[in-house]
Amino acid sequence: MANPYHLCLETLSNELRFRALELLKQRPMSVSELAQVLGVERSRLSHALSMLKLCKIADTHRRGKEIIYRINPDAWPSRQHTSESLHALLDQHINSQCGSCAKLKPGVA
Amino acid sequence: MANPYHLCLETLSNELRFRALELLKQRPMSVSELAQVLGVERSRLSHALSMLKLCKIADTHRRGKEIIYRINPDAWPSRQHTSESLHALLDQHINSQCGSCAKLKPGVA
DNA sequence: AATACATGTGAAATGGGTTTCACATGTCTC
DNA sequence: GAGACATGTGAAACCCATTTCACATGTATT
Repeated sequence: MANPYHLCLETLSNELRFRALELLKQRPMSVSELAQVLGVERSRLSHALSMLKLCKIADTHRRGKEIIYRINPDAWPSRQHTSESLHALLDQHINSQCGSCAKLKPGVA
Repeated sequence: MANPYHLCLETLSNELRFRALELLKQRPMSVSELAQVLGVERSRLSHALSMLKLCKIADTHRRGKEIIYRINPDAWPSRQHTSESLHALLDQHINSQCGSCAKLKPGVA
């Protein structure tokens, strides 16, 4: 971990973690619910979520037996900061620059 | 490559590519110059730069025997878009959220 | 308190990205 | 055009993140 950006960027560069983040942008969800929607094993998801939490991108609280994950409301990818969010930034770059990039398959996400 | 963000994020999540980008933010540089400043092998750097180019984050042009890399002026991390750049966004998040994160060693970058 | 349910954790196994190495390509000078 | 210089490329070797698996932890129910 050689620079402070590395952890955040590495966290977001993973497909599963990114997809989980996309879901959490819509609403808070339990691990079981996330696992079901994403179609992945609980343990695998657990590891993924722990990195989102480590980066302070996600938050948790307990509700009975379940643990609810949500986007940290103070984190930049949240809906409250849409105009300057990471997603908006990436969208802008990709739409303007990467339309014909062979490695990017549009429509999948 | 399962979503359009993946390539950009993965590119930036790599230490060497990120450091090269940091240098290019200051001014355009040849591969040799970058290799010297970064203290890495040419071939290794070449692979790193090719990804920055693939993502349209960097640009190249030839000057005699050398090839000059620069930040694509239309890409979001450029100085022209500082106020909404990726770096600004990461800075904001890290400074406000990750001050005490053990995995982040501040001061290294 | 025993059982079932929900999630976390550690380490081994796996998989994929990074680095290295040898060589290819392109440019300039003599 | 031959040699030197600057960079790109492909594949093998290497390295590290991800996945898997077995088990630990914590909560609710009866």
